[in-house]
Amino acid sequence: METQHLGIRDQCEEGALYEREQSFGYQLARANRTLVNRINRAFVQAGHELTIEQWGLMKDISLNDGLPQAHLVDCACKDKTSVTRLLEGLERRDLVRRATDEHDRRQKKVFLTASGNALLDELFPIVKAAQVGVTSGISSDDLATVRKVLRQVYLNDKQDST
Amino acid sequence: METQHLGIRDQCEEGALYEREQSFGYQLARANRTLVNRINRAFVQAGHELTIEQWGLMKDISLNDGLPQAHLVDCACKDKTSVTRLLEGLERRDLVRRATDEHDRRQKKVFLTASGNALLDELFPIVKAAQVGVTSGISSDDLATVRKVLRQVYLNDKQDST
DNA sequence: CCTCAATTGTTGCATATTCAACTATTGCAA
DNA sequence: TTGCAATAGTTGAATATGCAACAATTGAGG
Repeated sequence: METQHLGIRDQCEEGALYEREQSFGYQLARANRTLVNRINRAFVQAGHELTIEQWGLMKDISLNDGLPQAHLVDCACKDKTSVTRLLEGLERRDLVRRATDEHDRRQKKVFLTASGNALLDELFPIVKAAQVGVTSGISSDDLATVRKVLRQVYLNDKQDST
Repeated sequence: METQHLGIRDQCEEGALYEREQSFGYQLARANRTLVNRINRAFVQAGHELTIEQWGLMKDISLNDGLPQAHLVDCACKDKTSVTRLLEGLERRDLVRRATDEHDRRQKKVFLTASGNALLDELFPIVKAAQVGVTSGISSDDLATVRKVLRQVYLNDKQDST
């Protein structure tokens, strides 16, 4: 009787899950969630309320200080709406500052504040540690292959939509 | 003057983006979003309002018809809250049916309806085509490596949280 | 029996994401 | 110059996701 439910679970893990394990999209989504959740929990653990998405956007900004928002959209590869709202949250906490471009008043230039810069640096080791943690035991060659392939996935799609 | 802005964009794409391109997490998130968006747009294009997340959950159900929700949580690797809400949406559209287990009234067994099954099959080619599309030009060996590595990412994290 | 811890699923709250539609601004072309 | 298409960014609506807290149910000891 109790083996009935165990049976179902076994079927799930050894049988049914097997097919899903072969799916590229399934693996991609699961690994991404795994890393995102791990980092976000580590941020909370460290006493910070930032998310990895916010941290990533701050990283993009730091690499292009004063960039108009539209260029940030390109860097982050997100919808402009997502960028707008991430920036709202960052600005509300004084991690980011925006200023209308006087030469083109449609544009807003985006800067990191001093505390934004400090927080970016402070949290970097956490981000790094999470990535190292989830990739432990994986060879550099394999990791390089993954980066190459995932980049190609993006490029393939970009080309198709042209 | 106008080269000023071009300069910034170039710096973004050739300089600043370069560092992000090296990041495992950045590639993972971008490739995942790429595929998710591509499939969801293809669903709309085909005149269906399903999302890939809903389709994926239906796939899990089809491989384990009658499974209690908790086992579905294991298969889908999502928070139980996410599963609850995806199921609400699917049930509202009569793609999925739930029934309280009479032997354990805490559990709800989940089934695909006939129309759920039909839709699952109908959309499969779209899902497949999207995955094939974004992986064009990538060798089977490399794809196998990616699946292996992404699976290991999940397993590494799972082990750490034990 | 009765209590209490564990399990299953839901609800409230917050963030992230996208699309469609909108406003404001710019620049070109008639 | 005027008018209109293109561009930059925001807002409203919808879905997806996770955490904390909760209700209902079960099962094991006392």
